[in-house]
Amino acid sequence: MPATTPPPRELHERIIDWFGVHRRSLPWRDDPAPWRVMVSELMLQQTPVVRVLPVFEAWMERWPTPADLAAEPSGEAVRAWGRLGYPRRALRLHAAATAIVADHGGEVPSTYEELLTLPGVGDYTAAAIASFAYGRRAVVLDTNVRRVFARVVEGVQYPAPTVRRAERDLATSLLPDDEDRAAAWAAATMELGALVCTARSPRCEACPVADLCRWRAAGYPEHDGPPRRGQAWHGTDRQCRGALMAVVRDADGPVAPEVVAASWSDAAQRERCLDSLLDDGLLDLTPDGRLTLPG
DNA sequence: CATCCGTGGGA
DNA sequence: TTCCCAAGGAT
Repeated sequence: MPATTPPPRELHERIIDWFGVHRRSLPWRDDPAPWRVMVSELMLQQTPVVRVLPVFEAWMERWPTPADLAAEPSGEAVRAWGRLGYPRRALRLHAAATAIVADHGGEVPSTYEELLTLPGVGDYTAAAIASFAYGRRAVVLDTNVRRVFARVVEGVQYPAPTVRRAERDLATSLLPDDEDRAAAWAAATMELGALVCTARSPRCEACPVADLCRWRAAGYPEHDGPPRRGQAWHGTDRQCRGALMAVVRDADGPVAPEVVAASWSDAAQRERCLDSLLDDGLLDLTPDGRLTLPG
């Protein structure tokens, strides 16, 4: 029953050892070639592993290198993205591949700073690629790691809505000095959050640091403060855009406006979303006014 | 810094 | 059924 922050060495040891035994076999983990890691990370942004698996395999089969992807129209990436959601990620991955070919000799860059310049690659993804693909020492702070730290170290049920300075400093202070160990730590803490220290009904009986966990020691206090706001869905532009995209994505060729219109009844919202999709580059207009994925 | 951006499955 | 949320990023 620790009264204060658990000793980092003990955390490192136990969580990394646990990872050695319980780590999942994942295609981007078993063969962590940089491009594979990068593709997986973009796909995994806000999308569960099980849904990513089949799309990832097909993607890598078709586009084994950034150059392979960059050589095709962005619309092909959007179609191959399927129903993973947030299709702008497909556009960003295509743009990133193009940038990798143009500016990095076709090789996924290895440093956090270079990775951060790529479209679709933010703080988390840059750190993840540097760490998982290149074994670099990087602060990998995703939703899983944040939850683990919130509970074990801070003693609260959930992390704050956004990463603040103090939280980043904590994560930095916890990162092992040794490069290899830092990379193992990043993967291990993520996996612990994904498999054991889950958002709902955590499996504390299977946790290697349960006896060091401040949240557990405190008796699992419920989250207090403002309620955690979920995202609305029904009737939103997001739902509308998704419906419109599905029609074009699942069609063989260009789709007539009337066909697209049938998928969303609210005309004003439909037009607004159509405009935004064209503006985003997720859709294109043919000369005769039909809708296609971008060429 | 808050909001927007898809989708589907489990509790 | 409804609600929650899953390896975030861009603006």
